[in-house]
Amino acid sequence: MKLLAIDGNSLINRAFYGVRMLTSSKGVPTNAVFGFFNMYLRLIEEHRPECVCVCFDVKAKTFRHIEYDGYKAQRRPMPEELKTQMPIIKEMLDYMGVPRLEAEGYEADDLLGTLARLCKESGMECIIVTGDKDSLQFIEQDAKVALVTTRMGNTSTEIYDRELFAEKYCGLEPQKIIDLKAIMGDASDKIPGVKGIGEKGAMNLLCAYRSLDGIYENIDSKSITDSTRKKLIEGKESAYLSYWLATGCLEAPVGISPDKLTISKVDNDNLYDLLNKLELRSIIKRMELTPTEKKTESYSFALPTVQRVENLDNLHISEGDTLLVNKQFTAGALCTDDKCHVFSAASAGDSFERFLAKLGGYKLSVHDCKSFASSLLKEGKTPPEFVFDTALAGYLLDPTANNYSIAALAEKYLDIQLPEAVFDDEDAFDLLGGGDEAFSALAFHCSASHTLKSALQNELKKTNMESLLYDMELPLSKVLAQMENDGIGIDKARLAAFGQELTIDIDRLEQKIYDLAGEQFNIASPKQLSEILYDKLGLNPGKKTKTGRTTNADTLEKLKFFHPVVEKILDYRKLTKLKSTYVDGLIKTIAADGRIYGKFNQTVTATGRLSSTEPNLQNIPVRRELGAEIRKCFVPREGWVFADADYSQIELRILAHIADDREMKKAFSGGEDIHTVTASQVFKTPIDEVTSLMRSRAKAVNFGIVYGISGFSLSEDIGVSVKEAKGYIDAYLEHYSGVREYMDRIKTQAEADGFVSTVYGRRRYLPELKSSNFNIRAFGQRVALNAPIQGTAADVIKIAMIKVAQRLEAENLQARLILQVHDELIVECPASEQEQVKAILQDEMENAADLSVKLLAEVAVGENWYDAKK
DNA sequence: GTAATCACG
DNA sequence: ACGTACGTGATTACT
Repeated sequence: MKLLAIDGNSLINRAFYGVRMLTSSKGVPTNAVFGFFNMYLRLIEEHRPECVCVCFDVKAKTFRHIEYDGYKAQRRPMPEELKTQMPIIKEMLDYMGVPRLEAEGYEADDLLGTLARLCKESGMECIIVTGDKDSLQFIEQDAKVALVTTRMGNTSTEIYDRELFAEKYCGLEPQKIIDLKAIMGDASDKIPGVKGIGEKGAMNLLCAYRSLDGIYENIDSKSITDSTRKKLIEGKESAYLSYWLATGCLEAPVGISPDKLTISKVDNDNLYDLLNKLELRSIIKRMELTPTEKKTESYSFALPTVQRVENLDNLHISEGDTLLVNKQFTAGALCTDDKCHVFSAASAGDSFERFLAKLGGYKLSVHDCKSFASSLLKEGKTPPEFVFDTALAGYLLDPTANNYSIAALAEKYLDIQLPEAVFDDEDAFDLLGGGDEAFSALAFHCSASHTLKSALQNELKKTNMESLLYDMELPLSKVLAQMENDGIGIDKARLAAFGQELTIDIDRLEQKIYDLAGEQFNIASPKQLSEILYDKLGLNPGKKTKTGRTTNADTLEKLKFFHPVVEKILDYRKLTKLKSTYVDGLIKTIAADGRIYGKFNQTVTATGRLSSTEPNLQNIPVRRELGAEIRKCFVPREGWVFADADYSQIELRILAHIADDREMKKAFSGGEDIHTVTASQVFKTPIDEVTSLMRSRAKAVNFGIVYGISGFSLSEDIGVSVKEAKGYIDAYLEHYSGVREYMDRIKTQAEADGFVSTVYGRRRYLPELKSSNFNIRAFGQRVALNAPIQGTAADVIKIAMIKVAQRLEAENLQARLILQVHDELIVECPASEQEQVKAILQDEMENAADLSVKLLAEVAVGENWYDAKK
């Protein structure tokens, strides 16, 4: 018989600090739960014990509570996020049938010692699992101790028996761990020890004199230094007190014999519900739990009668119905409040096209209207009008969630579980076959989307975000679908030729680097590169990454004067980046017709911006000379041109508006260069004496302010001392006092509300502000500052996009909006339309928002993307 | 799958 | 004393 006795408090602590912060979507912290149970399950698999027991501390009301001189008995209070997880873990253990023990006035350690003794007496094997070295003393009771250590987020265990203990502790007996603690103390356990002597010193003494008594008996020995002797004499009382404190109890009232600590049956339903609520799906999977019955019922609750549409002529559609179509366009579901019609082209012996045609003219609700509209446009069909979109609504309600699938939203807002969306899977979707799992999934999901519409509408109303959905995101979807469908032209031959040039330069650089380094290695491997630079060539990076020494561009830039290879490496990096990401990468995405059809994602960013994928068209190089070559490869159709319009300083203008800063607004209304004005103020210099260095530093301050700057980061960025950087910030805030007030105000408000908003009411929730972790809290504050600014800019350009698209259509132009890069819009149009298009872009962008600061758009036209950005 | 790096606003 | 600027996505190396 084997007992696994686990120190609950110790392991949970390790899990909490070792696992990055996790919360459920409702904000319940779960990292300790996650970490603890992963550890627990691994231990069980590894040791396969017949008996298990998890022990917990229970604070005494008075027992063992003592005060003594010279030592403040303070243990850091348990962080709130950990406190809330303790009862959850205990509840889970109960559902898992795992015995747990606690006794008032006893620590887990005492219970472990007692269990070890009982095991010894009844001839059972005992393995103690803990992160606390204190428990090593119980090896004396023939227990083995699995000591858990966390290093770099990875936990490992080492099993101590008498042999290993002797090896690690110079042949001492296990109980001498108490003597060790008595001298070195233990801050986390309120054990004072001898002041001034740590682990190293204590070990030296014990190795020489074998015990606490032994040390004091030999206190006059020559091999003890005077200073150590002094510390020992002064700390004698404290040492013996500590000895008593560190002595684990072997007589705690456990009230059960160890062989009775067997695991009972898992309560699947309760455990599933709890884990499901916490969104710890990996544990559900690992424990092979099955969804509870109740859940199956709860989604049938949302499911109205399903009717198969055998004859399309009998399908009656009304406004506000919810539509859901599979990816392959072979089946669709249409839900009203009480019915769900399901149509399958194959089984109805009809065409899916006729089904879609019937939808035309009706205002429908869908989930992810952009992808639906995009697919239709691709087939040359006109999408119906959509009046609601559950994905967009879900995004507005919580832009930091990472999943807006119908299933995820239904879970969050309706508290119902849906099976996986199998209807988009080609194999699973076989409506003609007997089992129509995909068929019913389609109906369930459509019905859930329909129910979600009411729930989300309600939430949007409560949060004042209805207009954002109806007047911004929904109309924008249509524009984005059109942009995705039009794509952008690219000069493949020119791009490929540029790639060839790059290859030549890269090969040359590679050889040069090998020559200079004296050996061949993989330059793209940060690991190998740091060995070459920092070990072989003796350079010093100064900074580290989590796993090694950094080789990033900033660091190499500083090192390039010390060795000629560094500059070559920087060049090599620039060229390989261009080649792999922008030449080879882009070429891979060119469609048969020579155009690139990227995606614009509307539900990704936390601030309301768009994102671009497959390929990312929002990070095409422009800043460097060589990078510009890439932009020159983006070209309009024959006889057409690009019209490119760029907002000038939109974020700073928005900051001036939101902060209502008199000075900043004045600078903008005077049409002055904001960075020069700022430089003039920060450096107390007349405008016409501002140097380019001053301007570039002021520019960094302006950017930094928008991001929630710190003196340290600014100093890193512009290469001045932290003190100097702080001086700049102070001077800045002194002059732009409205900005200072805004920074204070927004933080207070964010803390009170739990969220911040853009000018248009788009929200971002900030649970980070409640964190007990300083860094996370500080991050929350920077976000509180930045999100309204970045988010408002995102809102403004979204409005501009809708208006531009409308104008182009209303004025019967062939021109099409084809790209958006956060503060920039690119339109492709026949050369003959360019003047009209320029006027429209400028007009609609500058008048998209009515702020207290004028918005400025700079428009230019060109034969390729590079030339169109003057 | 994660980390490091670097491209953009 | 803390640890150090906001928002993205693609590629490569490596576990």
